[in-house]
Amino acid sequence: MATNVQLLKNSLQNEGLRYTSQRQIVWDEICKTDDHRDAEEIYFTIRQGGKKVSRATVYRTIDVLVKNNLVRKLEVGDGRNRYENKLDSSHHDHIICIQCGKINEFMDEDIEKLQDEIAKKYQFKIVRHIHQIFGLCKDCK
Amino acid sequence: MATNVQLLKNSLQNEGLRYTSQRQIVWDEICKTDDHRDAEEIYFTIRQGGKKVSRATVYRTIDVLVKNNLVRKLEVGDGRNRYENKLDSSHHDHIICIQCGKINEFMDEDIEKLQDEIAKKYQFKIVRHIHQIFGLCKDCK
DNA sequence: ATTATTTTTGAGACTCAATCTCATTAAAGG
DNA sequence: CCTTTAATGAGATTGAGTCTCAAAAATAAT
Repeated sequence: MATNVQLLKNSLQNEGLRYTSQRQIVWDEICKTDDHRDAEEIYFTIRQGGKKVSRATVYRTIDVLVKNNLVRKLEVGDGRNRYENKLDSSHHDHIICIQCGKINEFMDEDIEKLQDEIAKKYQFKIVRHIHQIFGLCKDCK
Repeated sequence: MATNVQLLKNSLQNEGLRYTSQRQIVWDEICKTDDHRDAEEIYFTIRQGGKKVSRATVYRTIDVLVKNNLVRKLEVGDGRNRYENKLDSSHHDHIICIQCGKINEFMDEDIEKLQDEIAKKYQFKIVRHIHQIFGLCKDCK
């Protein structure tokens, strides 16, 4: 947990922002699970835990964390963005069940390489990518 | 254009919906260009063309077209969904410039195959997928 | 430390794409 | 033509996310 404090402090310093208890509470909450939660879930879980952080601060803090690579933003296409901490997770993409909402993670070196080739072909410099497979998981099909 | 009428009629029949002039106007507008436009753009272009279709009908019609595979829905992550007709376009994915917004299309058989393998591994039945590469195009980097 | 300066916070107003409501209008089938 | 059923449109509503600004907290200066 000590490292979590440091990671946050570094990011804030990076941005010229101050270290505050509210920001730590948000970051701690995101670190608590490996789920893919939306901002509202994170906000309510914090409140239910008895801690008081405003909705605005939750959103603002998440933005900083995403920008500084501590949190991954996931756009599932239902209007609510999901977030997951990137603490010990290397890059991965997502395979999502359209029935039950379960999200699995995958990573394929070959796909990554092919992507690089495509970018080269179009003379793009890749900044990030989204690769999501939607379908029915084994329990739903 | 005659085929466009027929395609729409088929889709509507599929859904047990009636063929109306408003629905034809929306579908025609989407067929007019190969751009990736949002619903509001499509709506306003129709209005500027002097034709009267309500916003609600534009949204409702687009939903039907997407469901029936005449239109592809693109979620670029800025809160506005984009749409493009699938008239003569086979499946493709998108490489998007985060600076100027330009969208190129790409398609890679090998990536598609690797995707199938991943789905198999996780015992998913693929329904659709999103693969978007974000970066800087040659003019913006 | 104490005060002065600057940033952050929070409550709630606001935005904006998208959806919903429901009275009116139009289509389909006798 | 008339009845039934579906579609339309104007505007209200939703909901995720952002903005505002006075109050609170953190940092810097004295």
